[in-house]
Amino acid sequence: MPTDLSLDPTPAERRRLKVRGAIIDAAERVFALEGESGLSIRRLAEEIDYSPSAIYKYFGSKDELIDELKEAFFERLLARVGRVSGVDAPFAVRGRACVSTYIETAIERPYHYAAAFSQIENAELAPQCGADWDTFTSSYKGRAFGVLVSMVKEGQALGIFDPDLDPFLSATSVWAASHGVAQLLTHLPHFPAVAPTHAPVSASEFIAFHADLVFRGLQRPDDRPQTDSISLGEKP
Amino acid sequence: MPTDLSLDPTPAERRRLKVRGAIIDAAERVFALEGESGLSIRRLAEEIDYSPSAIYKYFGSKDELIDELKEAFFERLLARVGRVSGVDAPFAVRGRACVSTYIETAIERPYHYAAAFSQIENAELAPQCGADWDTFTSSYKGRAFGVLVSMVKEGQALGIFDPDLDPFLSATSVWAASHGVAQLLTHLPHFPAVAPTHAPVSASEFIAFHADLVFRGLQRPDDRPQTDSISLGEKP
DNA sequence: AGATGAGGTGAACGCTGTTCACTTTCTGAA
DNA sequence: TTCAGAAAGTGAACAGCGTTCACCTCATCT
Repeated sequence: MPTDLSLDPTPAERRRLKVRGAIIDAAERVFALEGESGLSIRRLAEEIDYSPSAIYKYFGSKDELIDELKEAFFERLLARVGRVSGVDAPFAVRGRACVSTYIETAIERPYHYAAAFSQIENAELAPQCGADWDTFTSSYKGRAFGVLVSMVKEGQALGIFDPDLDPFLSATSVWAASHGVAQLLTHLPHFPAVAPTHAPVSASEFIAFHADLVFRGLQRPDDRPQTDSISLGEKP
Repeated sequence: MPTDLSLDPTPAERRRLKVRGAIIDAAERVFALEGESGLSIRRLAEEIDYSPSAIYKYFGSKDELIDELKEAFFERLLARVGRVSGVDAPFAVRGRACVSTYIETAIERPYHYAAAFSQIENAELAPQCGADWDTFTSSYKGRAFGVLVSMVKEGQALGIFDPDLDPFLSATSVWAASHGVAQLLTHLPHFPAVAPTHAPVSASEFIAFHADLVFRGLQRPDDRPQTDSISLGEKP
């Protein structure tokens, strides 16, 4: 009786879920510390006291297993950003906080975040476009993107952001800018790098600076001087 | 007589360089099309009609070989951005062009670019900071960064960019924003993604949009309405 | 001419993901 | 309760990987 949809789990199903959970847990533990290169099926099998081939009764392949880790991570990331976006605070604070939260959650689990963007796909061999949008908006990445788009639209409605900006492209731009910082923070040993004569800058200081700069780019051309906390470090 | 520094290459040295070049060429060819996963020592050996172990007479390891591919790529990237940064054009044009060129060169060879940022390093086990800056500024990444910093400073000197912004952090922010777009363009199948009701946006259109937004963030709070070409797509 | 070392090779080691025939264990129905 | 059949688990094996090592050949230098 495969994949019973009734509400009461039989003992067999509960056993299966338990083993499956043990595999996921062990994978999560190893992956968080050592990434994809440290995670091998044989090592995983040893950690949970099963044979390597047993794992293939629960996951079709190693990639399938890692996909589940990635999805769980992005679910958490989406939840955090969504919570911050709905908090009771001025728009300027919420907007910056969304960007900061995204980046901070990403660098908290660098291997998870990096793995989600590790596959290179060329757009040449792409299927039709309409279905893509549906699958995109229902994916975790797409839902996080949706939060961004509506934040941009809100900023425009409030008269803070430039109404001439396309909200989709603006949201994409903000996403790219946030992604870039997260990526550089996790992949470069001493980021952000400043000259030895410069006062050292912590990661969170830079994240705040970056979020502020992104915010500035979206604002209307007239009412900009309200930004603060932007003059970190020396002045020339 | 290892590594003779005299100017005339002996026949033996020329032979060695030829084989070495053949290895690099084959590696470049395979890597550009299939990336690190498609590039195996055994396959490389077959392509150049040598045995796998022969390659280890020329390169200490596979990583060492790939490092050379990455360095050659970043040398080209740096050269291109440097050339654009020195062109005879208004600052506003040059600034945007630098960002665009960086991104376009990156997505031209997605595997090369991605490989340069594929290693995750945590800052905890980091050596002292002074020597790091020296090695950074002499690396290709560091030199490209230097170009960015001086462009920000030039923009400030011209009164276009906000003089209160820290040039180091601003350059880092611009770098991160550019990196993010390059990464998303190469790693997501249909990027930039817009709603089906939206007019489709090409990669180069979005790159221009993004460069413009980054530029806006750096400008002085007062003289901003000079930006143009920013109203792509629908207006709400 | 003979020593020396660089260039080149095949076999092997230890690792990887994955498959497959096999056994054991559990479960649902007669 | 019995018994068929599915599910769970296993060890061996396959093909591939990066890398090493003893060994051989041949060009170069003294």
